[in-house]
Amino acid sequence: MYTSLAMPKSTLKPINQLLAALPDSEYKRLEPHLEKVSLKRGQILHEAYDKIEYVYFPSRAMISLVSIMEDGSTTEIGLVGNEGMVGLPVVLGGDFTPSRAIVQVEDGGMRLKGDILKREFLRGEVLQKRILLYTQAIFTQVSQSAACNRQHTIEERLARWLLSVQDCVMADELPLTQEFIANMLGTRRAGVTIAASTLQQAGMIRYTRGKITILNQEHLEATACECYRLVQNEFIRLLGSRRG
Amino acid sequence: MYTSLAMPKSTLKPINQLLAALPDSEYKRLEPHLEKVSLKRGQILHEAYDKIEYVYFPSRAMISLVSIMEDGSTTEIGLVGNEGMVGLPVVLGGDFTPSRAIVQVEDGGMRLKGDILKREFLRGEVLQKRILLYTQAIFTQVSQSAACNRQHTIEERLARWLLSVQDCVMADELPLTQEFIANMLGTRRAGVTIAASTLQQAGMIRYTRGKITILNQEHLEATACECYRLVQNEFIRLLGSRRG
DNA sequence: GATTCTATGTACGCCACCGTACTGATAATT
DNA sequence: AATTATCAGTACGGTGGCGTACATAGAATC
Repeated sequence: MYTSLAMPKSTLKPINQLLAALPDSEYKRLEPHLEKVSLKRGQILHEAYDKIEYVYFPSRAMISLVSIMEDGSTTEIGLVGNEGMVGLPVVLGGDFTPSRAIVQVEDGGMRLKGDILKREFLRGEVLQKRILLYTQAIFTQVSQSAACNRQHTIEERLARWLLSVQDCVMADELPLTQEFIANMLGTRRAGVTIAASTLQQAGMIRYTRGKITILNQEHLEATACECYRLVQNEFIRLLGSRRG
Repeated sequence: MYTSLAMPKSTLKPINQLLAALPDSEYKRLEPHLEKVSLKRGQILHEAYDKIEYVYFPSRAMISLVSIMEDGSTTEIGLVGNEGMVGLPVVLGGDFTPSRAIVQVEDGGMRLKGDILKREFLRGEVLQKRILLYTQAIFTQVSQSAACNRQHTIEERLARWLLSVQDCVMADELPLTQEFIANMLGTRRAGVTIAASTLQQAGMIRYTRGKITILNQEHLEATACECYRLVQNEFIRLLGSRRG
């Protein structure tokens, strides 16, 4: 069973942690502009090179940041859950970025016009501080993925990735097809089948047609590469909450 | 011959571009605290997990950000030249990071106490804006490397990497051994030998014992993967100057 | 209930790259 | 000049993962 360090599932308030960390005074300024949105699987929150109009704060959804090569092959470079936000280039100043943000596991969230967020960011208060810490956290995640992609096997990376998704959506049951996973790991679908069936035979996961259930988290952590723990620890250190 | 878009070699003022972009008023506040330093090959500017005391602004040196796995294998995740700085975690708020910053190509630069930089950053003026744009640029670089590491061959990545280093140090002659390069690309030294000798036979580079000379930049660009151009373009867009 | 779609299992040849190890060549040191 | 250290060339078996293709089995649709 999944248990989160920060918020056990039973008592979960599915609100975004960046927003939750704001003092009332700051939150009140944003509140009138926050829109509740439901994030649908496959929905593109921003396309590569398109100006980012809205930033998104997921509650329990999971969004992948994806790099797309000229030949159409895709690789996930980062992963956003309720600990973070989609649309950092708005505050960093680049307005857009060469990667795509796509909803992988659907659920709710909040969105906000980019310029509203930026205005609040420039006040230099808690929101700014939090977003910068989050920037470092996701920077570490992406960095580690770069190294991980060179050094580790599909099986290790699959285990790592499943744990990360689990942390993002705070559930043991993940609606994911092997095809989808292959696109994220940047490998063949057939390669995922092999790795997944190994994990299944070892009793770590169970799956059928687009539904993966994590059965043994500890075992899966032992199978995953060190990258999972490293990134996880940085998220805890920087944001005070669990995420991979 | 190497020619830079922003500053041709002949008229090169080897000053860091982040610093150069500051208005006088801001620069004057930093100036008393800036120390000229010479950066020696192999020098570690910050070790993984050690608090970052100083941030560095290279003039013509090249610094690698390196991820180190438990088994000791290394992979370069980012590359800093005179367009940027070493020590972003200082302004992002994490104080340290799990990666190492190591001087690969030696030359001069400036350094500054982290807290001085942070203080200036928090004023929210040009320095902040510039550093945030730089953050996005290097974020893109790291992201693309993550995808690149999965999708491209050693030969493509070697070509890409050599071009990036060339842009960083603004010279055609690069003091690099194959062993070093292997550590950066996260491959075997023998693998680099194969790729390098292919590039040499095609007349793109020439090398002997730790010295690589770029002979045909266009050809090398054609051999490199798309990642080089993509990252390059983002650096130009975001910072207004060339870098890969 | 029959059909169509979608997700997964599996197979086969292929190749890029690995791990390792040894050799030769060029510099640095004595 | 002799020795030592460093850097590059090469080889060889092994393998993880690729590209492709086809088969099967649940789910959805008619």
